Amino acid sequence: MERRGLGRRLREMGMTHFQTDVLLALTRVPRGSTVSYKQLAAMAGHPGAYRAVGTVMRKNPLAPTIPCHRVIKSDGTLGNYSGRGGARRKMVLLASEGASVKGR
DNA sequence: CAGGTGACATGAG
DNA sequence: ACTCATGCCACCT
Repeated sequence: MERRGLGRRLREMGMTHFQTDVLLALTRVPRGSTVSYKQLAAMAGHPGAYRAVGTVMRKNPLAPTIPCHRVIKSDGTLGNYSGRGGARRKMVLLASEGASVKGR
């Protein structure tokens, strides 16, 4: 997928630079892997903005292009998820990718 | 400009 | 191990 155009498209959607940065970093996450909000924030170049990362995800559940379900908490738990089924769906998706999830 | 909110993180009790 | 309280950053009203 053209991640380059994706970023520009997100900007066109009305997303700020921060939003685009985080979402782009998320697309860089390989399938079957999971990253914590803190990790993603650092990857996006905004270490410490893990709080804002969550805010971004919550506002962008309408982007099937972005694997938002791969973002979990630092404790290894799922955390929350906006979308059909909520955290339930998130757990199933991660299990489908072969990612180990705590809690069950 | 100020206040409130939230898919979090960390520490203390 | 669990719950409560505080800190953090970006966004919205």
